[in-house]
Amino acid sequence: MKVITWNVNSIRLRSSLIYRLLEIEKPDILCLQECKSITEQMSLDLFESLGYLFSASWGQKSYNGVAFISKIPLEKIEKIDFLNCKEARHISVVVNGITIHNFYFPAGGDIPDINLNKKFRFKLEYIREVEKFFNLNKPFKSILVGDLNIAPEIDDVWDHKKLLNVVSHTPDEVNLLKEFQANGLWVDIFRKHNPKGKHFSWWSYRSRDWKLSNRGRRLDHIWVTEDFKKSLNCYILKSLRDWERPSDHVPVVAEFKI
DNA sequence: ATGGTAGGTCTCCTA
Repeated sequence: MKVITWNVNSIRLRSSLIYRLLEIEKPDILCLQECKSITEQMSLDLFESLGYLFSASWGQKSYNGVAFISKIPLEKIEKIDFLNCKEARHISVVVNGITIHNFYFPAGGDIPDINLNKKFRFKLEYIREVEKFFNLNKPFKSILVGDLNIAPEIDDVWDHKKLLNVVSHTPDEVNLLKEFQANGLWVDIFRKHNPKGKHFSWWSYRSRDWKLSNRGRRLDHIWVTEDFKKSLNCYILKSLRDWERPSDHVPVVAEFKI
């Protein structure tokens, strides 16, 4: 089973890129974030000709929004409104007996101080709430994917020291994410398969030449529960950052033996 | 030390 996660940054603007990605990579299921659209305007039926007959989404106007596009029937579709924030940041399904949680974690604004920046406070509270949920509902045979908006390791950012005080790589967020990961017995399978080296899934639009400056971060993740040790490979599709009108994020792929 | 770009629209807010 091949799973891809991708923050598309507008599903409507990127529908032709999604089509190309499905054509080339042929995942069984594609997990999208930042769709920035209500469900009614997502046109998830555009991909039926490629065999993607099943979809599920939690849309929202302008902001957030998560979706699945799948060749496999989707069971037990659930959307959880963590913190009752009314923001479309989570959707989960069961495919082939495996639960897939698809998340778009809050970005957290610019200032990494909960007293000065309510968006940063919200980000930390959101992660705590997700952690609580999985403490009460112990995950098993599960995959967690999405844009977690945190680059936890030194090699997940272009310059660890320069980014220590930049939201997405601050010790507050990183420690919280690692605590959540450990509590849920989640394994970061990208790092399992690629333990060394700098690897990024996001490069800012605000760069003259994203590849030359290479100021990236690894914000997009694929985790699995420890009982589900079936991953064969996990890799980042960096070349999509050079497609026409790209998202600022590129897809992350995982292959499983099931 | 600063500003840079993109998307959706609430022509400003978010990333």
